[in-house]
Amino acid sequence: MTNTTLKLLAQQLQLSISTVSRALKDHPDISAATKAKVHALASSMDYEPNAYAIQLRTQSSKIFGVIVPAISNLFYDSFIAAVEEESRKNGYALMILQSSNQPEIELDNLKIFRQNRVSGVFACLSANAENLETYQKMTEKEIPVVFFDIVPKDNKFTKVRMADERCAVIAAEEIIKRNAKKVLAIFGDAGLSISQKRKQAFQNFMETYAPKVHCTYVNANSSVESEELFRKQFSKAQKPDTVFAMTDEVLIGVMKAVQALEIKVPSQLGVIGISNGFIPTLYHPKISYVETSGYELGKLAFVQMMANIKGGKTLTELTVEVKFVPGESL
Amino acid sequence: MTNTTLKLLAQQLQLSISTVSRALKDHPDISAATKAKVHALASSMDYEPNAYAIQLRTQSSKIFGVIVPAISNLFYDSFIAAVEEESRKNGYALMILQSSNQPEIELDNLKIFRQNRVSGVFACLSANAENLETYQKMTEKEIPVVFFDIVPKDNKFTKVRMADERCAVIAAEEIIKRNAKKVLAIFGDAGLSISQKRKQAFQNFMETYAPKVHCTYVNANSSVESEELFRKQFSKAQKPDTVFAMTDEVLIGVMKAVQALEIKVPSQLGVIGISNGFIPTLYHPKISYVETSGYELGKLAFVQMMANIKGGKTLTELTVEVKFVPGESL
DNA sequence: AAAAAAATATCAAACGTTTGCGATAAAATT
DNA sequence: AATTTTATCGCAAACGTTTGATATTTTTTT
Repeated sequence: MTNTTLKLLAQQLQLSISTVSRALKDHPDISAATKAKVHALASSMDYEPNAYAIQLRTQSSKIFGVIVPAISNLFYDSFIAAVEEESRKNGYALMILQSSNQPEIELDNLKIFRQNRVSGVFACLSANAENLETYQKMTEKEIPVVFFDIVPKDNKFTKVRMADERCAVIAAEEIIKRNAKKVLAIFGDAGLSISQKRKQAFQNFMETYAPKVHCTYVNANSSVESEELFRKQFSKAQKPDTVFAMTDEVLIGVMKAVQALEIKVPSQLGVIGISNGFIPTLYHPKISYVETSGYELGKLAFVQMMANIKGGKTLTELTVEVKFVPGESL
Repeated sequence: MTNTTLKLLAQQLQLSISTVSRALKDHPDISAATKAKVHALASSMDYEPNAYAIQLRTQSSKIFGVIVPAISNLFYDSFIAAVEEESRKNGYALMILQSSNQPEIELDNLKIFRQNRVSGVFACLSANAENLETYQKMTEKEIPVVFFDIVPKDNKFTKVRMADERCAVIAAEEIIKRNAKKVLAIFGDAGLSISQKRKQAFQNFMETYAPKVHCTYVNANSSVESEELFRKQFSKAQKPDTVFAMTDEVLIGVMKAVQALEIKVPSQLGVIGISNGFIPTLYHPKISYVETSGYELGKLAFVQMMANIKGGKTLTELTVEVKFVPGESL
């Protein structure tokens, strides 16, 4: 079953292809009568314009590429959901690829995007990738790139991210408010700049505003690691009275230990995390957390993308605001 | 900055476009010397074949469309992850759209897929949509459709889904093994056929093989509802000694109550669920569950898609096997 | 040394659109 | 009635690639 084309419609109607094309897009040159006929036949023959031919001719596709480390992730999937929503409203579709945090796959994915001449790319850098030349080349070829979440330091790119430092600071504020004496702060992968930033900010704030509070800083790459770290710290004579979990991953590990050791929250231990909100509300009592919304980030990223497409260059780094969501764990 | 094309390469090398094209794809007609020259220039000029031109010429895109109710979902995102992995291995990219469970959006998405002449569509029906004619038309136009998870009853389509009845039966078996006396079985949305099937199978099995076990069957649409239902049942004189949660959603609600009421698992209460495995392992002790892997389903769906593409028609309904994953909750 | 075979490269059409420009006919103006 | 305007429509090129058919050169065979 061959697809209906303009040519086919033109033949049936004894019109030229150009007339049919113009009729379908309400061009003023075409008479109302002709338009009506064309539209009628087009819909009865299920005409669907061939996006590829259009792109070839117009040199512009209505597709955005998205690269995430993993789709299957509480943060990224809400980011994607937001971008997808906005895209659809604006007539764009999404091509989503996951890098699995592997730089080579990331490059492969970028190639696919280029070959499909996407109108723009939303990119989250894979962990240790420093393949920025490729992105550089893309922007030179007028393919706007909006980095999100894990972004390059280089400020010749457009970036959106969570207000990472603010997250940490807000958490620190809350911890101080509750009169914590001994804090265990567990951060994510030490290699990630996001971990470094949050740690930096947290530590600074604590040292400045609550110098007498004893803080222990550690990094965990997985929930398993975070559980072990927590158990070790909690087995010491001087147990922490408050734990700060930088990611859901970390929080999950901590809470496994908390449940296993039957630690009472918040009486025995205060808990606070940074999260988009799903994991913290799974527990009883609900864990207090600083909210970082992938959804909001997605919306912001889309705005930046459109600005880039419309108005040429807009190289800025925007952050989305975060807020404290009180649970009963602190 | 204009893109490198075959024409450009041909001009530079004083060769014809066809020669360049053939050289790049290792056609035997072209001499090794020429091939070398062409490859060299192509890579130095960052030549990237234009996917749109190729698709226009060859009438086949290397893109699959995927429709899910929501990307942001523990089950679907692992499904997507699997399909994406396989697709990339086979040189395909994915276009992912979410229907938000709204039939009109689902139709819009299908239109986008058709206009982009995708090679195939992976579709999960939105809840109450019965717009099957559209899918029918697509298959007639040789666009294979593989339905997954929420599939039409009609058996003129290709479908893959979890072995829903088996899930319920396996759970029932385990429950009987542990000598449960009073079981509370909480199922999902009563409107969904998947809930009905699982309930049916569970109930049948229990009544046949353990008629003396007292079972209570209820439905919950959300984790909040499931928590309330559980609390109500557990406040009765005759408390259930075992609870079966048909979905993660349900399990989450139950576990909130369990934590709040400080119920000891498994001594006071046995818990078993159906899940892809993420949620059950969040708790201590780990919840035993019957594993339904979106990931496995994705792999299977992909196999079916390829079979459809290669071998013409393959209209079957396949199910992916499920297995019991013991935790310490039963 | 002529004919046949093999190796290598080119020609040209096609895929389905869009769009500037030119053509024709009807209507309006002088 | 001759001229200009306006309303409709068609022509043809272009986007970048693939591919069957054909042309040219080189090598092999007789």
